[in-house]
Amino acid sequence: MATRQQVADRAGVSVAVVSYVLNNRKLVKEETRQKVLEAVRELGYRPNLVARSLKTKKSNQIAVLVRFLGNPFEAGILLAIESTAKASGYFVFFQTYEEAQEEQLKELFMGRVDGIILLGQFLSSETLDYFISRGIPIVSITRPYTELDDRDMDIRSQWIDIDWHGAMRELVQHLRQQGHERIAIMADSAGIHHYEWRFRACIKALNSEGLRFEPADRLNGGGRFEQAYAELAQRLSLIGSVKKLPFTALICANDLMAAGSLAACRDHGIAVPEQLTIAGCEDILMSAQTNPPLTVLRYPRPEAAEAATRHLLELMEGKNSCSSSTSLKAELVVRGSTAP
Amino acid sequence: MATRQQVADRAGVSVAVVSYVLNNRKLVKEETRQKVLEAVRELGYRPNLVARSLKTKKSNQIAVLVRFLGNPFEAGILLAIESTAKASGYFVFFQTYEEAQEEQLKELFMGRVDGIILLGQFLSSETLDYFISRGIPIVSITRPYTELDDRDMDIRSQWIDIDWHGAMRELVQHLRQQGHERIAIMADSAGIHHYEWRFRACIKALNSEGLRFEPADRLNGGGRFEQAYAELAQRLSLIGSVKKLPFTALICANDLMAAGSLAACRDHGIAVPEQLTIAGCEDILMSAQTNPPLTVLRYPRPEAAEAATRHLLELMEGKNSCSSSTSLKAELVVRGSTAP
DNA sequence: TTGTAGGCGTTATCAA
DNA sequence: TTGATAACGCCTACAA
Repeated sequence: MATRQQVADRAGVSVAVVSYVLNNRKLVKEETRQKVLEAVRELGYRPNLVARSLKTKKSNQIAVLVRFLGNPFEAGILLAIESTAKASGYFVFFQTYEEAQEEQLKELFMGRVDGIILLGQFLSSETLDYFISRGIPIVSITRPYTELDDRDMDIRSQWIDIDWHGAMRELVQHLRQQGHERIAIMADSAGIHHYEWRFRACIKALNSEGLRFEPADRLNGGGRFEQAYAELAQRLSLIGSVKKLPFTALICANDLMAAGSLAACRDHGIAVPEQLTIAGCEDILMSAQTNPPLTVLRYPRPEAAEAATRHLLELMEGKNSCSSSTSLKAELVVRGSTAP
Repeated sequence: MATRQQVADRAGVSVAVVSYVLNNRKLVKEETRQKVLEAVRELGYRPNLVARSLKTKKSNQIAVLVRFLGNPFEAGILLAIESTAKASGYFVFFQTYEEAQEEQLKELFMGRVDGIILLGQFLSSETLDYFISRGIPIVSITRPYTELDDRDMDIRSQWIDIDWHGAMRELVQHLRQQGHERIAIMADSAGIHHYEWRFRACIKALNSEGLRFEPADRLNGGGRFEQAYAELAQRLSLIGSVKKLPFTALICANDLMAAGSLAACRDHGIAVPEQLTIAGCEDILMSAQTNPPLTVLRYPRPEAAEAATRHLLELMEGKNSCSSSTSLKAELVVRGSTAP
């Protein structure tokens, strides 16, 4: 593997000159420049990025932390992150991450990462501080949820998310128009999760629209298709042959759970939307293809991903963009699962 | 950011000793060891991985090249790759990649990557040589397709894929049992793509089963939902009110295309499976949720991903595993789109 | 316009 | 058991 020294020798110049040429400094005589370029070509030389990183203290890599890549929602976002980052010469480095591995994270990222994007993830404020104080900014897609020090966290973490309250209001209004008065919500009740914001926004929206939320109407779908299926199936088998749920509509904090609920209804002979109306919150590709297709709030994924990445890049370049966190607007997409 | 030198100073030893402690060599006196560990803790020291890489010439990073991450098929595989790699202390570094960027690739991977996994991708044999000769092994998930020097490529590239002929035969047998005699195939005819293997295997299977394939029955769905929709929609609008396609069954080289075809049928009033029977080739989550649900060949994704990653790790560790390429078995999953 | 040399944080060899 | 010290490949003052 050719090194800079070899290129220099071959071109009959010093390593510095090779560097100058490769970094496009104009102070090199054209003739010398050509000699160097030729030597580079002949040797098939390429700079060693690791050595460069060591010197410049820039890795040109950004890490993306995802919990579960199997969710198409996240895959789509990843794509947009990557293309935005690549356009600025950065590499994306993704990692599925489970909570409580923050120490490991610090170890693994040491010197290797210039910035971090959280994708539906949560880091302790201590860890956030750790990275930020080392000049490694962090931006989150979806607002991280924490029960305790909301305000404290929000100072540190910069996030991009939907204006869930506005979006949920629109959805609830739509459901009311269809005559629904009692609406259930399915989220992920296991631990801290950003779906909690969607859940809360939904309750707030119900209240804004003059509806009450019954705590018993909170379902736990664990964010997954299978769990959602199991949860609703269980409720359905409880009510037995009566086929009458206490609620007539169900809002799911993500589309996979909505699809799982749909499947449970199908298998238990519950007609959607006639007997139960179901809506999701992301609009993944699958959601338009279920039977019936799902009404959803469409999460503007490319926009969110691009905004987050740009924001991160700015922070990495030391620009103190004043805007800390951003809310985007979701679009209500009405399909057969709520409107016959 | 603490360095090894600082730790050494604080502990009153030399950097070498710090290294010994950190790398768990037992030749250090226990007392000294404790001093060092304390200094490490106090300073919050963590080794700089970039510096380590420079010295050891190992990055502990593997790159995964994907074309389109939006396909759930690939997302699932990525997940399995990542967890297998992580278990061996490797980082996964994924990159969406379009052909004809091989030079850029070499640049970007220089010194930074120990191994490469191709996910439905294709690299020229020149590029393969480039990496392999530099000790960077390459393994492909899905067998790369090339029109010309099959044999030549196969020597260099190691791949994991389905035994498509066997799988297609099973599928065709199933379709015959349903009474189908004329079967169309949808693949991606734009350029070189691994779907071509599925396509060819399918034709071979048709022949094995005594059926003929009409060249006119090759559809081009471009590998995507939308394109598949458009392609079939066009055929359907051509036949107009007759509602009679020359073929009665359609095998799609991937599930997204099958789902797109399904959607086209729905929007054009074609009943599936009565008027047209449709099958896919991967079994992504969505495929069980369409209406009707799709019959598919299930690609054993976790197995394939794990096998590929393990193979790569072995190659990286210099083990010349004799097995070059592997074929896995796909399972036929019969659902409503072929069996009423 | 080009060359020299120090340093980035590790690892590892060789003495002490 | 420990300590110097030379790489690893690149960048960049500073000197020539």
